[in-house]
Amino acid sequence: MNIQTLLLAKFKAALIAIGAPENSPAPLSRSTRAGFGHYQFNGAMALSKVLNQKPRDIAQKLVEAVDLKDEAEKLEIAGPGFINIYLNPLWLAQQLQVANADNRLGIEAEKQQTVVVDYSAPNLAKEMHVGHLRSTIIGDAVTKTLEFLGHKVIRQNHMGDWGTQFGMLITHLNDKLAADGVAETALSDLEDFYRAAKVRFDSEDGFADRARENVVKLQSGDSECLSLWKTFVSISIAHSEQVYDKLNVSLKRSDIMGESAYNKDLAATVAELKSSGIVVESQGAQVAFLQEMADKEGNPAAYIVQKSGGGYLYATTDLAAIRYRNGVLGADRTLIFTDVRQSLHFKQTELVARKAGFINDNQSYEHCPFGMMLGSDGKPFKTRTGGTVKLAELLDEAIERAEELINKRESDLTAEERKVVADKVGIGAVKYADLSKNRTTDYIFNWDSMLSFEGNTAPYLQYAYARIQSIFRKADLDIENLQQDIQLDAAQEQLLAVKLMQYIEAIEQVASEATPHVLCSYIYELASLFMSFYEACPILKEGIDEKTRNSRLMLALLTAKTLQSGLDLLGIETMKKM
RNA sequence: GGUUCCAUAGCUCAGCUGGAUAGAGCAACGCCCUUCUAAGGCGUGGGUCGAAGGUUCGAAUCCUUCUGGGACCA
Repeated sequence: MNIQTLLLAKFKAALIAIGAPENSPAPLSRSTRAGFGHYQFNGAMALSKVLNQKPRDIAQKLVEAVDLKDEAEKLEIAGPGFINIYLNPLWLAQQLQVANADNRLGIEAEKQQTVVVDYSAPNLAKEMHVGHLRSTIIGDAVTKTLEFLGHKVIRQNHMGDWGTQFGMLITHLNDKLAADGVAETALSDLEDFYRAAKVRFDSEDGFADRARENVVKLQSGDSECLSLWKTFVSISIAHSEQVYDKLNVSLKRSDIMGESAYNKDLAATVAELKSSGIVVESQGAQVAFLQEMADKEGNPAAYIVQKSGGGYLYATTDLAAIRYRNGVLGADRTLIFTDVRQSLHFKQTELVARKAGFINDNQSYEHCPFGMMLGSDGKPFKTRTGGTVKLAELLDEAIERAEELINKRESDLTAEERKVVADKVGIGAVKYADLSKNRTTDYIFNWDSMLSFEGNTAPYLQYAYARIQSIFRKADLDIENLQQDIQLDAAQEQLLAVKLMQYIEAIEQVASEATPHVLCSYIYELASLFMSFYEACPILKEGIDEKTRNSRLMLALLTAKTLQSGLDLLGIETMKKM
């Protein structure tokens, strides 16, 4: 049940009934202030000119025309013509019961779309570093949200598994193996391996030439080079999988569709662009000139799909990927999570792909950019010595820091239990700190604030969940099968109830805009409202009659389920005790 | 040079399809534990929404210009 959608439909009908034109704007939103009801309709003012009536008169007519006798307790006209909608607690209670009895929390599936989500995409030549964190966890949260809403989601991990650097890497690997090395051992630290290969490439006689030869051989399908490359890639993927596992991210090996997967399509892609005249030869290269993105003098932007030497570029691979995703996979939407610096590239890519008919008018191509992770000094996040921070090491540090904090607390948990809690709290903290910020801008990474149990953090939310579980343990009842009508008497109960019903509004926005921070805000507000409710409305204390107690337990149960569901969509684990 | 993004409380951030007195958290300062996990709650103070114009009944939100910062393309 989406209350906002329901109210909007009712108001649209009322607009027609009072003679407003079809498709009049119908701004209906959650109220901005407690005194303004739960929802407000603000369309009366704008209609004033169209209908040539006073806004308050229009509001009055709308209030009389709108059919909300079950849903609303009160409609009031305020200020210049705002209509404040106060929901009926009895109706709200019924909706909560429906949600509580449903294993999807009353969330209806959306009309199913096929959505391709391209995220994470590490470069296999090196280890994953902090730069991959945002794409990986934001993409995963959006992916899970889309799946929860009933969409067919196809994950595409567009790994960087191709390019000239692999010539250098497989040459170095070849020599290691020839010297009786074991591939797994040689590649136990990709960073070291890369550095060693680079040193040889730069300074060892003949190495660079061999590396270049091997690139050519690899590209022409030489079996020995291919075998070395496969070994390298496979071990590198295993490194990534360890990080995914630690991060609690849903990507699997079968989701990998690396750059190399499109090799065989590149020539055909360029040929098609040439034959349709979108791409022309210029100084030996194959170029699309984009008049749509011309500068002030009218010079079109140049978008190169094949270099003068015949080499291909990211652009070519991305276009081939579009052909595959939109043609073969049948994507209605494609979401691509990369950093904001690639915005221009994707804008141009979409333009070319649409001209070429690789994307049709019913298909969307959505670049979902994100900003950089910065240190406390506002500069790009680096190690003390200025190097890139390995993602695996960052996550280990998070767990260590969480463990330290947990060990400082009084607790009846065993040492092993505390380790498990530290793992979930540490990883959750890092993910939540990132997910809770607006995707598109840079954000400042800070250990202390993300690991705090106060404020809008993962630990606070995990604690809120654990606290509710503690109530259930103490209640010692079969909570899941408790049969009790919910009654919403106290103001805190009503506020919590309305918030619980708005879960769907939050996740629908996450799905449509690819912005998980909306869900974070929602969960935090929900947890805060629960805490207020819990302070004001005793559950298990003496003197609470059974009906009230059970009703409040039901509210707590739906809160716990909603918290868990929301955190699960964000890829953050909950625990019964902490 | 061209394009584009950003600027909101001391700090970190929401809010931006135009709506009522711009919201949270942290930090500061109070208050609440013999009472369901105080890892909590309640409250106080804190703002020329970078600047100036414009559109509008109404602008943090839309438009223009400017200032400062970042990024991308050349």
